[in-house]
Amino acid sequence: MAEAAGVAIKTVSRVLNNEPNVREETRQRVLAIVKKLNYHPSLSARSLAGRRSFLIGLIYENPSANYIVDVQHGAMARCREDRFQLLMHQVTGRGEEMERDVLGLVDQTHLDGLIVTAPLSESADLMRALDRRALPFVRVAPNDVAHPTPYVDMDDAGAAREMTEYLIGLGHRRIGFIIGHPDHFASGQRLLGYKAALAAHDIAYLERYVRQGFFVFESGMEAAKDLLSQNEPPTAIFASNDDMAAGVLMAAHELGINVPERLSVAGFDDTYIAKTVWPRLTTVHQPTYDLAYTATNLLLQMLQTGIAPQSMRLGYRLVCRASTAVVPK
Amino acid sequence: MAEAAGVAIKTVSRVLNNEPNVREETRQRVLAIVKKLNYHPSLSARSLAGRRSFLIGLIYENPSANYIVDVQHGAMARCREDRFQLLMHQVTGRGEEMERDVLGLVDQTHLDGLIVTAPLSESADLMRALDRRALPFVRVAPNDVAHPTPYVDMDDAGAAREMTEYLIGLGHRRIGFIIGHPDHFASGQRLLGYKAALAAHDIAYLERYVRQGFFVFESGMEAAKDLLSQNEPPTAIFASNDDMAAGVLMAAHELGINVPERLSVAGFDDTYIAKTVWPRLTTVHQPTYDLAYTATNLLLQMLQTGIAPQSMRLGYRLVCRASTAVVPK
DNA sequence: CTGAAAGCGCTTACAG
DNA sequence: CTGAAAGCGCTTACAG
Repeated sequence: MAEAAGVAIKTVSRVLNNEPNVREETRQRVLAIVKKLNYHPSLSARSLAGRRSFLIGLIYENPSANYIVDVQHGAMARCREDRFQLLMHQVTGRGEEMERDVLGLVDQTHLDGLIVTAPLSESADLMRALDRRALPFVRVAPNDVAHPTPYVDMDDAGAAREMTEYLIGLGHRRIGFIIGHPDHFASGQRLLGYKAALAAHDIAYLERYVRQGFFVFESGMEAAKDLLSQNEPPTAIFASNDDMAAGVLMAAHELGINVPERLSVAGFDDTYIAKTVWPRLTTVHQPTYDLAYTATNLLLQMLQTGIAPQSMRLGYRLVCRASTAVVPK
Repeated sequence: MAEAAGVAIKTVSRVLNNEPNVREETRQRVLAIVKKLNYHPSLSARSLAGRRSFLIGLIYENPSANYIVDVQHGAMARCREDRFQLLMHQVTGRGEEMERDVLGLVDQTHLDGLIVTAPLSESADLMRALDRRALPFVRVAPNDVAHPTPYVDMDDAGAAREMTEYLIGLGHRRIGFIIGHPDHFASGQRLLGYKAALAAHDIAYLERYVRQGFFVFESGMEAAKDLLSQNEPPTAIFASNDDMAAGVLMAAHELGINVPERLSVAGFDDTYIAKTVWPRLTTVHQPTYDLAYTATNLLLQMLQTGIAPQSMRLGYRLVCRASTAVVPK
């Protein structure tokens, strides 16, 4: 390759890495030969010599398929721009086993950086271990903001509060709430938003209208059946994600309760499922793709500059579809 | 590392690669130090010296999220067993642009092998280009079986025929069919199965009961509205995948047609969506995870032995849920 | 059964 | 602005 262009291998390296100090004419000549020969520098050789792998990892635990696919594509899109490759990694185990799994990945592949999704980002032990290895990482929301490393998130509490107020605005007073997985920081934030909205409208917070869910369909269905089986059941149910809200719809169908005529249902995330169930779900649009794209962007910036960029908060919006209506008389 | 164990670096290499000719005692000593020092050999150094990357690529075009996540996890699970890493890659463009995208990935990362999902596996040009690079690859079903490289698939035609016969068994005679994306070989196979079942039961194949879809929700919904708006509408609709079947349910809901009382609906794939819509979908269970796991297994075998293993066909099964019933009087 | 030498294809650090 | 030398951490091919 270098011989074909009549330059030293070092010059080719300079051109391909966009380094300065190459005459424009030389650059063009090299570029032409590169194209002609369809030359691609070897990733492994670059990695070994340059002590960087051009590999970014994205670790996740057990999220809903529609959510993780959005995350994946957002991160991939940003990686592609800088010719980085993205390594998706589903962690196994919990606690120490999870840590060993992640660190094994890091050590073996010599990742340049890591994107950590919730709730993995809430393991203080893992964060500490990553710090110890001096591995740059960015957390993708929603998660705990206490750690000093950069993150991208949205205002979960604010969004949940807005959704709850939207339901209150429709005249609902008995509003059920299904909490997300207890391991997720966001679950607590969304619950907080729900409570804040009630308080702001002088509606008492009643435990009997609140159930613990686990971010999965079945848990939403179970919780809804439980909520709806009591005297004075809620006239609206707000589930902490779309999968659980879809479960609420399923429960309503099975119980013969019409949505939204007799029961309003709201979700959170605005994943694919929200548009495919009937009636279509009113939900909070979480900019999942953008969150991942932005997180990757911050990570890449950090790798280039060596300094940690500012964390970012992205916007959300309510999406009102067919699963909510004014409270029945 | 080698010094700590008091052996040559080559011996460590032998132990870690499970090569023969190491005394058991030596092996144990090295293993102990490896564990103690938490030593992980550098992937890039191994790749450079050994001319292999321990990286497998999985390319896909634009499948439904639930499908690709199953594929991804199946392939990941098998990779993990042999300490290979999986690089997911969504191709951009079509035709020549798609080819350049894939070959760029291959050349840059020096993948050891590739898993090709449909409909990419149907591009003769791409297959030829991969062959020219002597890159081992396996195709994950469903796809065209003409090419000599190994693949894993299921009997799409047989499954579609069985499902159609199930509907016929329920008394349906006017059975609508929504074809899958025209780029997918499997789409034609499923149509063939539908036709075969009709023929076997002396039911005329009528074009007015057949519509072209594209494997996405909206296309199923549009097709169903069209099918149901005619005189003597079908009493059952069989969609070539679950996403489209969910679209059929949505259309039925919007038209006020009760499922399954007045209309039976069947899907194909048995992805997550089949269990979350109401009523739950009767569908063909496609062993997506196993298909991907098995494809990866064949690829890894091929890498080790250098010879192409036998292709495999995996089983399917009908899953009868709540969206189908006997024909209305 | 074990090891010393050469080399994989780049980048780093330096010289000119 | 350009290049020659050294070296990244392993594996290959060979010798003993």
